[in-house]
Amino acid sequence: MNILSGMEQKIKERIQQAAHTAMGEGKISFETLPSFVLEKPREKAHGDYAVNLAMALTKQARMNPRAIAEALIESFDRSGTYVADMTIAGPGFINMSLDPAWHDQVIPEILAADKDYGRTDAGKGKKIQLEFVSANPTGIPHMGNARGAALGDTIATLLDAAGYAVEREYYVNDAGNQIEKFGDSLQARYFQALGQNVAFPEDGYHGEDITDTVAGYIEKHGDELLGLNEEERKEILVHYALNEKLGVIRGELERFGVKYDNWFYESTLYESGSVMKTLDQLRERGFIYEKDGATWLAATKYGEEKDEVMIRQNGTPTYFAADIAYHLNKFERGFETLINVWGADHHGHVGRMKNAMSALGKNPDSLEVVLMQLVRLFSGGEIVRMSKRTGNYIALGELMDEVGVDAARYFFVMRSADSHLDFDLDLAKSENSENPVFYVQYAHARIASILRQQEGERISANLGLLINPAEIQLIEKLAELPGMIAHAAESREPHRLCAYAHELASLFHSFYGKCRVLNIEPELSAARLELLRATKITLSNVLGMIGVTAPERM
RNA sequence: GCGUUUGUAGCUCAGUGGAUAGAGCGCUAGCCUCCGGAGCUAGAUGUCGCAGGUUCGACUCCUGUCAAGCGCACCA
Repeated sequence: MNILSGMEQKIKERIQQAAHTAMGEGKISFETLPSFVLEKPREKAHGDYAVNLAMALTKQARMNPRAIAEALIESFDRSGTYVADMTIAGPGFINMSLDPAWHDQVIPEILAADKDYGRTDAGKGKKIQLEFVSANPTGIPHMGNARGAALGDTIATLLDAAGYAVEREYYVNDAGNQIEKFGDSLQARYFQALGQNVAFPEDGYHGEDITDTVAGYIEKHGDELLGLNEEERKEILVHYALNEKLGVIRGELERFGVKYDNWFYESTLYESGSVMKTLDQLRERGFIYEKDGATWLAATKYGEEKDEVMIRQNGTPTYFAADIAYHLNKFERGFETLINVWGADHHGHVGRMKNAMSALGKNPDSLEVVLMQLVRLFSGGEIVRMSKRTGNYIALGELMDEVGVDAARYFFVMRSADSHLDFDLDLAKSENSENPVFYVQYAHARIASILRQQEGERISANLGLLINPAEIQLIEKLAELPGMIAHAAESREPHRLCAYAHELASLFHSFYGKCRVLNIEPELSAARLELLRATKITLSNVLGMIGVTAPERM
């Protein structure tokens, strides 16, 4: 257990104890202890912690909150808590100040844990699956996919650090309608490339990448497909193109720092009969009926506004049918929690899918969807539309070429998923101090530089010498990491990592301006060097979780 | 029309029901004989969209309303 988290937990327990003790002594009365918070007050003058239990108890105890606070303080057992002083403030806060002796434990804890500092076992090894990006393999990843990749990967990293057993999965939509269209498009480009004047399907994939793919195929295999029938020709072209596209997608995502544990192919759901089996399960539960030659899901039976088609008149299952089977399959693989990262344009799908899981007897709360708002691209002050159909979009690869992986990942993770993101390409292209990632990386490089210059052997340090306010603020921020990670993981809010990294870097830069490290009294220098080592480890760990490098030099 | 996300400083955005609402950029004024100035210090800037409600206490929760984004297919 981390020093800070352990201390906070103990104080909360003692507060609860104090309430029960005070009731036992007849000082206050209540039926059930209301929930309360132990928080760090914004104002340093209010101490290290504030507890609001006295105010939360006013109704049940029918007493002035300050009188309740007094009773709680009297009954509070301070032994082993580092609590040095307790005062009543404002409407009834109990403010606590701590014995600074706890600071001495922070740096040794970090140095001992090193790359593992920040990790906790809060998740108790629970199996969680994160599915993200899952871009159609008919194109290459765009900006929306990039945001999903950065967010999904960082949430997975957070959950891993918080002690969950995480699996990253990519759902490959290699079946269904869009693959048909894909085949039609490829075939048209194939004919065109070989000089035949054929019309291109209106709802086909107009992207130039399709033309390139076909050109590549012809280079290798010539015009040998002309003699085949349409079905065989399209199947060969689709197979070739999907392989190529998935290779590109996988490569670009890996370059972006994202590696998947599993690539799940939609087509396997059809081959294994899962789609039909899932429909059978729904039918047994009375949610399936036939109408107009199609098979319907009676979603209105469980409160939806309308029923959904599962199998079309032409006999092919809908995407929704396959997706229900896919999610059921995830549960069958033993995951207790499923998290999907979806673009806001799919938000209508969230309730439908949860209700469908519910209809199949699964707990809908075990399926979570992190909805991210769409990315709007700006260039020269104008919106750049991204559309696979017009082929006019900025690809992930292009983004990485222009702004670099570090800046791109930090930029996407920095903002909460539900903020509507305007991505200014001109701003992102300019590599200057406007980009906050440099600020954090600079702090790391600066520490590395000092540690490089440090001469002589590392002597054991007296950490009690670190009493400058700048040093104390830095130490206290360092101590927050494990709790921050656990909280960010629980709330699926990776942007907290960026906020923390920036705060930590800021405290370091401030410390640097106030406290010299080298060429001062050896004992103090040794203590500050330990502080720098701990800060460097912490910065490096946080940046690593975001997917950003922690450079030794810049 | 129904659903959903957003609305906080000039701009981009943080903000566990708590005390005097924050950061970056930009702006103003300082700081390099000294460990990396991609930095530091200080300052100015607010009807937390609007109106009600809940409560000891609301930027935060609820209702309504206005504005913007995104959905509401036998597309995925």
